[in-house]
Amino acid sequence: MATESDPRFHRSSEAILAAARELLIEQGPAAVTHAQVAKRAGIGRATVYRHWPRVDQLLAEAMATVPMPLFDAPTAPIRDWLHAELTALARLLELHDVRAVATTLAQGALWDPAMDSRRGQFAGVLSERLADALDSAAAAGEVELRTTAQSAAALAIGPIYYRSTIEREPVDSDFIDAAIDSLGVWSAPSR
Amino acid sequence: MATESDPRFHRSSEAILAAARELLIEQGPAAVTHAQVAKRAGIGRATVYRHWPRVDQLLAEAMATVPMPLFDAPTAPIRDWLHAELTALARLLELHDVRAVATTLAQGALWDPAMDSRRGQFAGVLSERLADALDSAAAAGEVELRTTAQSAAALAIGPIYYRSTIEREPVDSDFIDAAIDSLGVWSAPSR
DNA sequence: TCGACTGTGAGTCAAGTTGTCTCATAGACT
DNA sequence: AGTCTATGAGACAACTTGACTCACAGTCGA
Repeated sequence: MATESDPRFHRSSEAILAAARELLIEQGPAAVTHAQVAKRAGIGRATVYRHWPRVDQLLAEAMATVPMPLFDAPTAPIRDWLHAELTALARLLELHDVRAVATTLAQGALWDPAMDSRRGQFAGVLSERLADALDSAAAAGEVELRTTAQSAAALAIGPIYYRSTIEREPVDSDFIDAAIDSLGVWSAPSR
Repeated sequence: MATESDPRFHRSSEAILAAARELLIEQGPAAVTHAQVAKRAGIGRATVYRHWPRVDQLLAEAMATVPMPLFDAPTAPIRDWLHAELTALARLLELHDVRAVATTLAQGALWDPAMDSRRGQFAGVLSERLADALDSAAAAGEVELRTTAQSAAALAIGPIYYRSTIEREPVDSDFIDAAIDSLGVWSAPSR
């Protein structure tokens, strides 16, 4: 009866998503086709069509399965926490698969509404968490922000993202410090 | 005799590049195929194969034809010039086609060496010009940079790029000021 | 103006891909 | 044990891809 609750259905979905993710990471989004996903997942081609009739929707959903543990649960002092989280972000962006997801999202969002929705979700979570942390830091008197917390979030993440995806240069500690200093005036000593 | 100097050859090349650029901008890189380019350019399919046997090379070359007038010829005071140039960059990134080129470059570079080479070229020009301008500003005592000029370039461009491609939020003047302030201590008053 | 050269468009072709449909099977609930 | 239903295998037409051929016309030297 219940189509969605059938274990077989669930198993197939998982296998398809896993295969799509692997193909995306290893060979890029162009490699994510119904045929290749089916082959990699070891299931019938028709089954992939049954689950996701369109590849772009599958691709968008496959990317959504990548976990996003960043900027969660801030701790005081915010400056130290921020440095640690931005370092973690930089390390993540050094990984090929994370870069693949981020850039595919940014690009696909321009033409595919499903992809754009994922992008918005992704960016929203990052901005919101970071902005909340900065707001609480400002409330506690730890920092005097030069702009809104939303803008500050982009000032912190932007340089690291640009370094990783466009310049492809390593992100070191000084670079992260400079990004943090750009947000406003911190009350504690800079180091 | 001379194949390359034949006006017919040149005309076809231009038509192909123009069609490829249009398709990329309007429908994304997936739409840039030999068949569609030929149709849009109003030429034979075989001709496209003769000029560019592989689509990815055509795509990479098509993107290289987009002009890059940014950060050229800095003028004193550098801060004002920088504000104007970053504003121009932000306006450019609001255009769909520029975003298309930038994100396609960032993404394609992960799997396609030809694309990666274009990315490096693109990023290199931006960084170099900006770094030179900042160095001369530092030499003139207009600014005391917090990091290397290369890093400062990423600190200036990164937030704007991130805002436009990932967050998709408007870039206002305050945002640009904050980005400029992040580079170091400016001797002239902030506004 | 003529003639040789060569890039081009149209067309053909085999090989592969795409999306859809059918059917027997086996796994899942009652 | 019996009923349902997601699945794999396969067949299928429509389309795409890359390679090739050939008549033609734009280009350039004489």
